[in-house]
Amino acid sequence: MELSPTAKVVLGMIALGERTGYDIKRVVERSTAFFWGASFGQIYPELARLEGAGLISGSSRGPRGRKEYEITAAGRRALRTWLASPEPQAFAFRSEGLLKAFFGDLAPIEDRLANARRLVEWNEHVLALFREIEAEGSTAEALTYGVEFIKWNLDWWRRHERRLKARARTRPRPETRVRHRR
Amino acid sequence: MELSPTAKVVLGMIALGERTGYDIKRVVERSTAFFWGASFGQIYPELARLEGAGLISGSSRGPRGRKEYEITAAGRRALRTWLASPEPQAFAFRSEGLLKAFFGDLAPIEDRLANARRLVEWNEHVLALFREIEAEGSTAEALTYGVEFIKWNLDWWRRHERRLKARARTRPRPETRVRHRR
DNA sequence: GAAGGCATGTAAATCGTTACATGATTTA
DNA sequence: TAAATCATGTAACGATTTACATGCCTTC
Repeated sequence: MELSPTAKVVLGMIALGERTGYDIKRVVERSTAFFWGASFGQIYPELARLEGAGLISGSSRGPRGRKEYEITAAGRRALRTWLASPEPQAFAFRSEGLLKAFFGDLAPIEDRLANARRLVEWNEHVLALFREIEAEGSTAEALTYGVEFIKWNLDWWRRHERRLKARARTRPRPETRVRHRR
Repeated sequence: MELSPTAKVVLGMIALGERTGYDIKRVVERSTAFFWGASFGQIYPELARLEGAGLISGSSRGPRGRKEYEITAAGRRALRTWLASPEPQAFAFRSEGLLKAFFGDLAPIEDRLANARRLVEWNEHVLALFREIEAEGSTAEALTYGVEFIKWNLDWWRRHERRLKARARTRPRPETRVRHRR
């Protein structure tokens, strides 16, 4: 019973006691979203699939048409199997800011500095959001990971900004035209 | 002229002097892959699109059927526009290991420890790969980012492993059964 | 002349976001 | 009673991976 990426969060959240798609979305947004997101467009079809596969069971509709589910014994088994699985654990990292920095020599220094500045600000906002979630009492290790990562990332971009400024002072207007290889 | 995600690397690599899809793939694998990948299935159609849009121009076929491109003036403009763009810079982070750690209480401690161990080993391998690329003489800042990130990540997972071991000593067999909320 | 690396390309399948449509219930 | 929030769902599009098909060129 191979779980799809979205099934992993959805089934896990149901196992933790969440009952509806809407609940799952709300909790995901405040917990796993940073490293494992899920949109409504994925959650609702996934709940239907999981029910069809017998991993969760949906009781009748509650108030406001809420469709409440709970995990089944088979669902619990599938979840444990995944949690114990030795298969390589998916990892993906994508950063447009880094890509721009990589092609840095193709752009004037002012543009590079502006980008670095924006990255620093974005990291500050995310850190503030994480602090807020922390303040609500969450002690999840995953949150600690998020906070530590953002602190490190913020620091890297600040140092990057400083390096660019130093370079701007030495060579105020670097060449932006790339020479062709012959 | 909105550039697709793949167009950003492809056009950038052509601007840096790479000539064919095959070359781009090889260079990407040793430079941006960690934060911005591209597969053949994306690169070749993207080259065709970029040529159709006039951002690159393909000369005739070289040896072994090589199809060589170079950037046009319009392509250079499009690239600079993107590099200077203030739009939010895409960022994505996905870690199945963290998701498993988040649902940790649903699994026996041995499974959690095994996962942490695997993560530590994976990070050690990636770090070794980065060191190898560094040894080849690359000084790209993006590589420094990769090395520093992996060092930090490796350290986090080692600390996580230690925390799990400490917990295993105190409570050798924690409950794995989740209580339902009523 | 066989093997292996160079090189381009397509097709299928999956994954994920976004926008939209719809309606119930609570609150100002 | 209007607005906000709760709640489910679908459709369209775009991004991405993987597997496959094909042929050239060099080296052993």
